[in-house]
Amino acid sequence: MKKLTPAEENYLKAIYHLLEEGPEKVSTNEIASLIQSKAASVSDMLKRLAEKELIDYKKYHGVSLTDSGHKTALHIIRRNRLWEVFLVEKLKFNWDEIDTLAEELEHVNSPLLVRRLDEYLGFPKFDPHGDPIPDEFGELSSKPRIVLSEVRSGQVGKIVAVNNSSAAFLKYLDKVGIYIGAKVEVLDTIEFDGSQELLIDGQKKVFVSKEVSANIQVMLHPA
Amino acid sequence: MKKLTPAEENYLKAIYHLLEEGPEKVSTNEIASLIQSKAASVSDMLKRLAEKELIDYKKYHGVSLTDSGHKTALHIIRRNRLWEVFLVEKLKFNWDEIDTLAEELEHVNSPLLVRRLDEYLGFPKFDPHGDPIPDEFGELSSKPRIVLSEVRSGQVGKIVAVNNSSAAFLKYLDKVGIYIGAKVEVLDTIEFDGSQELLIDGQKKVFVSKEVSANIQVMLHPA
DNA sequence: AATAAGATTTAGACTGATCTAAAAAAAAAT
DNA sequence: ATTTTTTTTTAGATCAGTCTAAATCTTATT
Ligand SMILES: [Mn+2]
Ligand SMILES: [Mn+2]
Ligand SMILES: [Mn+2]
Ligand SMILES: [Mn+2]
Repeated sequence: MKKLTPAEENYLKAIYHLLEEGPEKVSTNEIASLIQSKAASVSDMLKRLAEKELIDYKKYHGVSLTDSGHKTALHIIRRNRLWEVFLVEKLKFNWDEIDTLAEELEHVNSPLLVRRLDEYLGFPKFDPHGDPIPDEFGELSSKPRIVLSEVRSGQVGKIVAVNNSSAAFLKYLDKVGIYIGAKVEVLDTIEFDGSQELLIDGQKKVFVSKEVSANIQVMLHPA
Repeated sequence: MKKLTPAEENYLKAIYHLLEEGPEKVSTNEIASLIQSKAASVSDMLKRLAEKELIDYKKYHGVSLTDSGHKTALHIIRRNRLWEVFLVEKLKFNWDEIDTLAEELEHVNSPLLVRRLDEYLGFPKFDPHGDPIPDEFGELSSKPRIVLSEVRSGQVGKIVAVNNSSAAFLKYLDKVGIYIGAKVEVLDTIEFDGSQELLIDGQKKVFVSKEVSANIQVMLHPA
């Protein structure tokens, strides 16, 4: 368990996020695209990560995380999300401004610092985008979630997370009044394109494309 | 004013601190020793920093900071000291544990982050070691200071800073009850070795070597 | 099954940061 | 003014991380 470089940590995190989508292998190109680099650079890094036994790698056939790599990724994500909470809760950043900052802060790797920060923030379970924060053993608390685009007309839920943390998307949500914790009712779903009319907090009507609703996670109201 | 690497920032800061001691040029070896590297590495880095016009460098004749380098160094120091305040004030770290953490955090360079952090901390003017925090224009507030080893017997002052931030020194101060803000009276000074008997806060007697007192800064009581 | 298309890896180069050992320059000592 | 010592720079390596271009492997299409 030696110290990793920022680049190695970024790659591990990228692989983790891609695996989260479902597949049990991720490709070089997918990683390159997510991390904004070139396939050749990824190949190179994969060799190093495999050498350190953080990933399982068979040339030309994609990678997955070893147990050690998985655990490491969760630690990095924990730091990332705790800093995101700090930036929003304490420093009053907007949720669309914290990405690049947390992307740097996450690499300061001190177990004591992380524990103190966690404590200081009141042991938050979710980050500002609604994503769960792993505990120090890598355990994730999860809420039962369903993607908004799959909620049927008439159903009511609460927005718990977003799948896309780009500034453009988050700013748009701010503008139309959608936020984590908001109550949402699906008033109507257009069959043609899957767009929906929503009622936010029982007062504001919003019309969103499927592009948007597919990036919003909802917890259905038990009722 | 392009973005600097962490290594470049560390070198600039080192040069700044060495110049602070008085001389108007600092040597390659002094830098190497402070930064725990080798003279050859320093030579190499000096070339790069000179190229970027952050230092004035004539081979074999030492370096000084340009205006731009000086300003940059103060920005780095500002970040370092603000994070130190954060670690002590908010995360309850002891003043002997913050060095390496602040050494990493200082490289996260976002003007907005620094401004928000400063605001959040209540615009502190001094860090936990008593060192002044430059404002965003690089201005330093300073208190009139005198080194404790030069305070004469009978004089009374307040401890305002330490010249040495090593864990060993700070832990020692903790142990004997010396802290920033403490009232100190010099009861006696031994002519032979310059050691002193002190009275801390009017109650605790402490005997310190000159080695120690030369690393403590005092503000004399105007009386 | 052969070929074309696409994905991935390798080869080779570059930058930044570091080191050791050798060369060169400056400072100190004779 | 030489010689010796110390300091500093250069030469040459190495490692991490990245890239472009070329080679190679896999997969899809005829
Ligand atoms: Mn990162
Ligand atoms: Mn997040
Ligand atoms: Mn540093
Ligand atoms: Mn300090």
